[in-house]
Amino acid sequence: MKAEKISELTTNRMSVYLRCLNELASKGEKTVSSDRLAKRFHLNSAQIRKDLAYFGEFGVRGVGYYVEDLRGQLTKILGLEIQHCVGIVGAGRLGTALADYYEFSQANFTVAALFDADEKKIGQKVGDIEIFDVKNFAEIVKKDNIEVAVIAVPAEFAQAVLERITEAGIKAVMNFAPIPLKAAGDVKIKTVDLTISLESLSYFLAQPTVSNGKK
Amino acid sequence: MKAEKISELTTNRMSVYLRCLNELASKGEKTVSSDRLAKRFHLNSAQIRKDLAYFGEFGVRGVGYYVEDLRGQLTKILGLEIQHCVGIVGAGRLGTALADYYEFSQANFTVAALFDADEKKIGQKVGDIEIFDVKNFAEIVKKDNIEVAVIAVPAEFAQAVLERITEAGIKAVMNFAPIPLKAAGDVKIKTVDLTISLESLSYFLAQPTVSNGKK
DNA sequence: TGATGTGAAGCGGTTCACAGCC
DNA sequence: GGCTGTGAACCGCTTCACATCA
Repeated sequence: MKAEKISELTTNRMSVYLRCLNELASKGEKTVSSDRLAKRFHLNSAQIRKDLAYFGEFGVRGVGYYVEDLRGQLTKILGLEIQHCVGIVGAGRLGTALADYYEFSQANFTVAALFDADEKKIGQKVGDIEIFDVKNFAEIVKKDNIEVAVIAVPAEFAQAVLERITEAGIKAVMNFAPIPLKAAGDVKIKTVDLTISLESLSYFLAQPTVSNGKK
Repeated sequence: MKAEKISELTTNRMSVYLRCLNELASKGEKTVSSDRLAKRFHLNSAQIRKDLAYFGEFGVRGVGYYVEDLRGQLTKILGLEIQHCVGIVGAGRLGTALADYYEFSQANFTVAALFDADEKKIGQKVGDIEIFDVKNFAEIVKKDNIEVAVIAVPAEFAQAVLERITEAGIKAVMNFAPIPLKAAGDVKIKTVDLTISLESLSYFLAQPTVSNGKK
């Protein structure tokens, strides 16, 4: 256990480990070694140990890790024992799709509200979730205790939306607009850029040698 | 220009550069130096030059890069001068949202077909796009010349879907299911794992010191 | 002069290998 | 004996700094 800076790559993997443990737990496994975990889920055992060691000494030498125990630890580290409320800005196809996206609830996130600027959409519902005027964003954030905002608006509006979100005191943002956003230092933004992923696939297809992915 | 292995990080940035150039072109800029490009879009100028140099000598010393010229080069490198057909497997909320996702057309991708296993959905349409029985995947891939598959099914079906896709000869896959998939070496998979992104935000929120993002 | 293209240095993350403990 | 936790080696990407050229 060190008081070092923990890289985002590590925390991303923590999330993966938790998923693996959930699967093992559902199969009734009591303990697991970093080696078995690595073999089973195509990970590297040294990396698993190193990642976990950033947060504490969870293992038992000669035995491995207790599945339920480690599961609890990871859940706590990732802050997943607490329910988080989410507000989605942009009630287009993507925003509404995310509104009842299964994975949100999996990860203890609840979508509390949708926001849009389009008069026609305001007041409508997607499932149980109402669409509000984005002008009232700050107000509803306070009322519903929203901690996470999702930006699902076209690229040209994304920066303005981010500023509104920031003013409302939101510190965690998931951005689907394909542009880099400028944010205050204490605001965490995760951008999911589908355009980059697509163009990366396109590049791959354009390569003459689509032969050897190897090992 | 070197015959080296080009990393995915580089190709991802190529996609970003193209976007920047599109913006400059739309503003009527004729030339741009790596330095101005970097300043404007918060990039590193040395990295821009190095990335571009993997693919050729596109710049002019003392001048910079010709915007239109470089735009053309990047478009060609990324294979974006050719239209690509996409098939989306899973006609749930996410799949249908992606079906008319604006960014697809932006990047020269056309969604040719949706696929699902649910009898009730088969035969229906989302916009212009028909939903087919996933059993007929291979057939329709051939007919419509589909090159890219999107996996938008629940995690437990994703691996099976991938195998079906692979058998049909698809080499480029975008996966939204939150599990690591095992693929043949010559198949390129881009996984967009929203659960990891969410849990990473959750971790951030759980940190006691949400103070100093710095620099 | 001004900006590219690139070898070299720097840095962060991954993997190795083993001492230490159950 | 088996497996963790971790210093050290390794590796690849980023950044620097400058020779090179229009």
